[in-house]
Amino acid sequence: MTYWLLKSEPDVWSIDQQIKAGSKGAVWDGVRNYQARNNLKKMKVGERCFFYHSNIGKEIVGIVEVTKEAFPDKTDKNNKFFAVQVRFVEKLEKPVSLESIKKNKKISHLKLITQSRLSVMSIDYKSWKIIYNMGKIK
DNA sequence: GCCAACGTTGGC
DNA sequence: GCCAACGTTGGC
Repeated sequence: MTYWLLKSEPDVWSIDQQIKAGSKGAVWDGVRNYQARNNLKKMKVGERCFFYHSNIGKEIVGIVEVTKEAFPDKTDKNNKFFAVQVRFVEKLEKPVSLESIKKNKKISHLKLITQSRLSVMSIDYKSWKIIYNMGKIK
């Protein structure tokens, strides 16, 4: 079981749109980075991902779950990239901001901080739990 | 809106 | 295969 973090600009695709997509979920496409693609391909049905709002908000707002493993991204003409499908699981009671992740030494090693341009990354379980708990405290 | 960091492209 | 030029992402 691997845990993940997915980045999206809420302008383009937000957690609320993800909620509206319902239990079948929605295609997560548009990834045009090889490292992110390689991560996408490793994702398995049932695995959970943090949903991060980049640019606007800069915070982890909720959790989604993989419902379909990597398949060719239809929006990519060259057929080089892949997409997955995810469905909404829950919103964090309190979004966990990039700032608070940076401040917490236990999780400041995350690629979210050290490799800010990567849009799909794995999260070790320890860090997952820390962030999850941060999101539970109102 | 700017720009640093990083990834990709293409000429050689 | 190197690397300069260019494009994109995302924090600020």
